[in-house]
Amino acid sequence: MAAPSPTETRDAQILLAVAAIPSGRVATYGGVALAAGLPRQARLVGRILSRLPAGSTLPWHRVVNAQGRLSLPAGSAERETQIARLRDEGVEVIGGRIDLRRFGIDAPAAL
DNA sequence: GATATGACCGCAA
DNA sequence: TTTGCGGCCATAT
Repeated sequence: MAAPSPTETRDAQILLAVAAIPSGRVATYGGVALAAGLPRQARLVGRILSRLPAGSTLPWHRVVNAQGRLSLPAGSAERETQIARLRDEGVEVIGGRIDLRRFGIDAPAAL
């Protein structure tokens, strides 16, 4: 087998980490990168999601920035889709913001 | 090869 | 709360 390129290994790890986010929870870019074994590589996560092909079953909508805010620009269909899907999973999105204390992947189940 | 940009992060003021 | 700075990697020009 041909040796996998470092880049392909990284994006694959990130894709797996994003797919591992449970429904009703959200993860930060840095958190996903860390879960993928790539600390400080938050930008890699953003790069993968931005280049994510349509038709992907990846729950990219569960990935938000460290401030609990949606990174997509306001007025974008993707942004509305992300909010709608998160709310459908039980995540409260207020003003484009999410309480990571409650819905963060590392947040307690009850509060 | 170098520069600029990007769905980012953390800290400091 | 916002802004600025440095750090990290890949892509486009």
